[in-house]
Parts: sequence; C-alpha cells; structure tokens
Amino acid sequence: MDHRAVKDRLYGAWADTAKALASPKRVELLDLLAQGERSVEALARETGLTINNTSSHLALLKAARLVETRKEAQFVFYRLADDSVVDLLRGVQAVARRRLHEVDYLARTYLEGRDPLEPVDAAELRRRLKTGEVTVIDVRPALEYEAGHIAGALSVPLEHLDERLPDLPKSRPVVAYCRGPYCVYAIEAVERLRERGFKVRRLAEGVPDWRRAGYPVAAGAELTLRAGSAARRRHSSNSQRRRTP
Amino acid sequence: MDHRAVKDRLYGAWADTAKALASPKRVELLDLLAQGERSVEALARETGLTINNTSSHLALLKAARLVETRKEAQFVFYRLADDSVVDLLRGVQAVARRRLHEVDYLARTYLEGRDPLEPVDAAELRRRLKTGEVTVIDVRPALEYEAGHIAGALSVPLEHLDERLPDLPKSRPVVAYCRGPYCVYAIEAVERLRERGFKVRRLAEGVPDWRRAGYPVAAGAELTLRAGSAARRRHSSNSQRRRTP
DNA sequence: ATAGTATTCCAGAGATCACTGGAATACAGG
DNA sequence: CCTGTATTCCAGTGATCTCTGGAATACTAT
Repeated sequence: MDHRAVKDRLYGAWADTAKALASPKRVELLDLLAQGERSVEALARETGLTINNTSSHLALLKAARLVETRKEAQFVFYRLADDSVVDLLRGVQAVARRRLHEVDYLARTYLEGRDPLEPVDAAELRRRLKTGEVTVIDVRPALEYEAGHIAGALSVPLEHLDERLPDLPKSRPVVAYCRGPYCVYAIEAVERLRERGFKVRRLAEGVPDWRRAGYPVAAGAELTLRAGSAARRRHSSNSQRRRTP
Repeated sequence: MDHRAVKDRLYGAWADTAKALASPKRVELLDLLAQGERSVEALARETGLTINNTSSHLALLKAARLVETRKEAQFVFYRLADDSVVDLLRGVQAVARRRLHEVDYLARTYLEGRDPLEPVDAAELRRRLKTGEVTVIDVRPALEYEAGHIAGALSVPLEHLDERLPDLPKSRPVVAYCRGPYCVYAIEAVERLRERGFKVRRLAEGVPDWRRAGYPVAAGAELTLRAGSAARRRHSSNSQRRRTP
C-alpha cells in the first residue's frame, strides 16, 4: 500500500468518526449517554424520536465505535464507548461556541444570562469539597445520579427540590450541578434556592467533565449522612457504569 | 423560544460543525492548513482534487467558520480560523485511533512501526531545548517552516537533507519533526540520519500541537547561527501566520 | 483594452442519508 | 406453548452531498 492509499484510509476513518457526529439527533443521543447508559426506549422517549429511528441512529454510532451495548433480558443498554468521546463532544462544542455567533448567543441568553453569579469551576469545587465547607447537590433525575455522581453530592432532582429543602443547611453554601455546561437544570435550581435565601451557585461543568478531570465519582443510590440509614448501598469510585438495581 | 427549540438549535449547530469534518477531503485540507495558510491552487495540487472541488470544499469549511481567508492580488489564502480547530482535529483522531482498529494498525505499521526508538514528546523536547543540548530540525517544505516553526529549529526539508548534512554536528543529538503524529517525513529523516551515524529521534507531535502546548513558535525564514548571515529576517513569536515574502 | 490566471458560481448526475412503516427476531412471564 | 414487549431488519421516498464541467467574476500584466 502506498502513501496515498494509507492517507486515504486514515482521512476516511477520521471523516467517518466525524460523520457519526454530523446529525443533531445523534449529538443529542451522545449527550444523554454521557450521563449514563440508557435503553433504546428511554433514549427515544427523551429525544422525541421514534423507536425505529433511534435504533438506527444508535446502530450507526455503534458502527463508528462511539458507543457500546450491554444486553439485559430483552433490553439493550447503550453507553459511551470511551471517555475520549466526551472530549470529542466538548471539542465540537468549543469550536462551535467560539466560531458560531448563534451558539454563543443562545448559550449566553438561555444559560449563563439567567445566572447572575459566576459559575464555580471544577477545580474550585474540588478544593472546597476537600475542606468540606460546601453542600453539593445533583439536580438531575435520580437514575442519572445513580449512574455516576460527584463523590459526596446529594441527589436532589429538580422536581423534588421543594421536598428536600429541609435537608439542606442554610448555613453552608450550596453548589448545584446538572448534565453539563449547556444544561438548564442547575440554573433553575439556583434561581429557586436563591429565592428561599440559600447561598447557592452552580457548577459550570457536569459529571462527564468532572470525571475527565480525574476527580472522584461515585455510583449507586444516595448515601445518606444520617445515622442508621437503610439507604446505604453499593458505592464505587471512578466508575460511571450503573449497577443493576 | 422554548427549551426544545433552543436545544434543537444548539444540537444543530454542533452537528453542522461536525459535518464540516465529515469528508475525508476536508479533513485533509484542514490537516494541511494546520501547517500554515495556502492558496486554493496549492491545496488542490497537494490533495489531488480539482480546483472546482477544492474551492467548494473550502467554501463549506468557511461557512462552518473553521477557516478564514485573506486575499492578496488574485490569490485567496485560506487558514484555520482558530487553534480550537486543531484541538478538534486531534480529538477526532484520538477517538478514531482508540476505537477503530484499522486506524491504529495503519498508524503503527506505517508510522511508528518504522521507528525503532520511542519518539520524543513535546514537553521533553522543550526541556532539552532550554538546556541547549539538542539540534532540532524541521524537515517539512521550506514554506511551511517559514509559516511557523519551533523556535530554534533549523529548516532541513527532506529533499535537501543530504546537502544540509555538513551543517549538523554529529556530536549533539538531533530531533526531527514534521507535520504531526501521522506524518512520515520525520520518520524518513530519522532513518536516513541514523544510517549516517547521527544520534537522532523524532518528535511525536507537529508544530500545531507544539503551539497549542504554549511553547514558543517562530515565523519567517531561517535564522542561521553563523555570523554575518544575510538570511536574518522577520522573526516573530507565537504567530503562525506567514508574512508575504 | 486584451490576454491570462485564480477563484467562484451554477446546474446536473450519481451516491448517500434520514425518516417511515411493516415485518422479523429475541426474550420474559404466564 | 403463547402473548406481549423491546429491539432490529428491510424497503421505499424525499432530501442532501460530492464531484464534474461550463460559465462568470476578479485581478494582473502587457
């Protein structure tokens, strides 16, 4: 094989990898999978696609080796193949944000524009977590928390925020996080908590970024801090895969 | 605009960015542009595409804001819009390499497989450059050297390697570099120099990666070290744009 | 002005892709 | 075994993309 042929194969392989990201729906699927594995039906429901269409998009992502599957009973669970896929997604977002004015406008208007305070970044939160002077809440749906969350964070899904308010000490500052830099859950939570007098900011990144930075991630149901709790369960470090409940 | 609409716009914008990379020819064009700006005709010649086709691929890349143009006389010079585009390219390559067996096979067989010694990485070369104990040679075509090279490197285009041999001291170790991790020029140079008794290794990365690491880059023609040289010319730091000669 | 060169614009042929609906497969539970 | 559910497979349609060749535009040099 001569150099031209090798080049064509390499450039072709890279283009195929990029092609897998060249559809809005597939980007959305990957974005969801970055939060933890999901069944085909769950992905179809969350994206609004038909089951058939979801299945074929997923097949394409699998052919490009961006996702892998696990079969359990009649369900097929998809997950990201590798953390480098998260890097790739973030790379695309960074370029789009820097180069496409609309993306930056949307991001500022709908995300950060609503948040009067600067978000906390991962390194800062890590420092503050080590000294224990902050309460971290994960406002994503409970299943995503179980699939992997910042070690030490409490699970406070947005729809149950009001019920969990008594558990949150008003004396300590709170940091809320959700799926990632383009997710609105944490902003919503910050707004609502601030109205109730909490000292609260949001984390700019999500769990995938936190894990990529090498910071500790835990999986499994919530480990409550009150004594004698029956909620104590599986608890692993630096693994995002969800154990079957 | 509701959340669904914002999401669709964001995912759409990201997909459009990825779509620009979803063609082998466009990846090749970007790969070349990472070495410095080029005219349409030069790109067409180096990739083997027709002028028409090259022009339309470039127009698409420009619409996606991955490249920018500069007009000089009747020539249009294209260049990467941003260093984040280099990151994106490298991200795609990293995923493809880790996930697609063929890419890894090709890379090992045609690139590293031919190089018996471990390549030097950028951080190590930077350290050795500071202590001055190494001769660094840039084996790319002279125009690419002029567009931007590792500060302190000599320009020794592969096709003139033999003529420049007397300039290279055999007493000091040599490090050769070319376009990037998938380029064969440096490997070729290493093989030939080693046959002649030089102590030589190659740099694993290229100038785009070196610049992304924040290490010093110089532009312009070669600054010879011998006294009284007339070759001393423009010399700028950390700018890859080529001055018109 | 005229000729020549570099680039872009445009229209058309062939290939590929996204989505749909129907059918097939795989599995769990009765 | 039979039913219901989850998923995949397959064929078809409309849209999109790549490449080609011809024409138009922009600029230089004579």
